[in-house]
Amino acid sequence: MERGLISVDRWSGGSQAYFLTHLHADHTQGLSSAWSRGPLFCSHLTSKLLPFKFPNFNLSLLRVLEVGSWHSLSLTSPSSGTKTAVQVMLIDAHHCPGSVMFLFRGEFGCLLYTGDFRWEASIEKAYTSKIILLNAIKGSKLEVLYLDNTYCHPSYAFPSRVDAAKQVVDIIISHPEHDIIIAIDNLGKEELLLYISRMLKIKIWVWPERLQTLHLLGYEDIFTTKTSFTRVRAVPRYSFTVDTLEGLNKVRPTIGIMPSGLPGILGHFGMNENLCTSLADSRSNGFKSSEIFTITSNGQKWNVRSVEKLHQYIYSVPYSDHASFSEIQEFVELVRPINMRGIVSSSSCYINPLYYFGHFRGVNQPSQKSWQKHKGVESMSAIQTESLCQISHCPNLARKRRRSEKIRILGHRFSRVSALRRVRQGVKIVENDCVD
DNA sequence: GCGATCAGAT
DNA sequence: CACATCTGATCGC
Repeated sequence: MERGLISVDRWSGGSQAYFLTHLHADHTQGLSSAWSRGPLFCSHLTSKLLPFKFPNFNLSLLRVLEVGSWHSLSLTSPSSGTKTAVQVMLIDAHHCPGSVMFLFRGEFGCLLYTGDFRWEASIEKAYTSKIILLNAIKGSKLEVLYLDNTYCHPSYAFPSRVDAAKQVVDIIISHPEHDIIIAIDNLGKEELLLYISRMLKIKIWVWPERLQTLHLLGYEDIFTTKTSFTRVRAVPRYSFTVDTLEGLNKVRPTIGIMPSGLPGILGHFGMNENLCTSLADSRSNGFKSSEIFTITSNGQKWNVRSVEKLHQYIYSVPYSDHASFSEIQEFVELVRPINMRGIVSSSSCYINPLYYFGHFRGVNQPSQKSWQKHKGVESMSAIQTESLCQISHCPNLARKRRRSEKIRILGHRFSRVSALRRVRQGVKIVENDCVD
């Protein structure tokens, strides 16, 4: 294959310029403190956070670009050896601090790589991004949209982050004598914690490394590492389990809150399936186990998730840093790409955004999708799978637990679970076909 | 021995 | 399991 010109969230080499959308671990696989393959372009905030994640990173390779204006790069065409100009614009992705989309212009045409993003069009700062993006692509066709298809299915409907944050505060208020733990990652959900702090006028405990990140982000006086200062603690998601909550409740009454766009699925947190089912009808503290309510968004009505009580001590709140299905739809309709590709897949399952949004494309295409026109009779599958295993057509209903069985093929260890591993795809853009 | 990568768990 | 991250095992130099 021809050597690439630029790579986005891909670190395997072979390009002249490398672009990082944000600092979550699934976008930095292959990036390390010893990075030396070429210049790394990112937002200002990402450049501030990056040395904390990668100590001793060679800062002379960092190229900080501001959001909302075109930047020109002069690269060398891999095939002809002549200079070729590439322009890039960063658009705020509203996913986590520093996260951006990259809009490219060059001989290959106009390409947009969203990275992970949220698109709450009603929020003012998202509206600003919308205007910037519209002006940037005005008059030119968007050849390819590389899209965050994490929640690219109509069953993924959830409210704005502000509304979800209110739900979190309601839960905390209704448990005045409880300690509260909230599951978070190394980056992201800061605005949720800030909202809780403001509304309840309390500090939030975080672990020491997380406090350093928060200080880098400019949050002052809101977070603490002293447990005696507050009853609300944000803890790493990997430490948030049923066992943890049950252990904490032997010492003090404690509830856990999991902010996530994913519905509370059986088996999460090592939960017993029967226990969860038996709780499906239970109610306490005024919260139904799974409330659904309707909102209007993008000219359509959507039944969005609300708080779910997953366990005696665990609530799930639909606070998501990824776009919901209706937001993805609104985004695709806005930019009207000629072609598009999801950036998230597992090795055996990929939700093709063309299935749902093909009709929004900017030029006439052979009819591939069927969702809008003839629902239920599809000429194309929304989810492409390998023959390895069966998966339900609706991912939200695909709740059958797959066995983690290991079989041997030609002497190699092989695991079905690993075959289902989710992978985040970066992209390498080459001169001719724009797709690696 | 060390970093990179993989598999599994959280 | 389509959120992201950690840990331990294994690989490759």
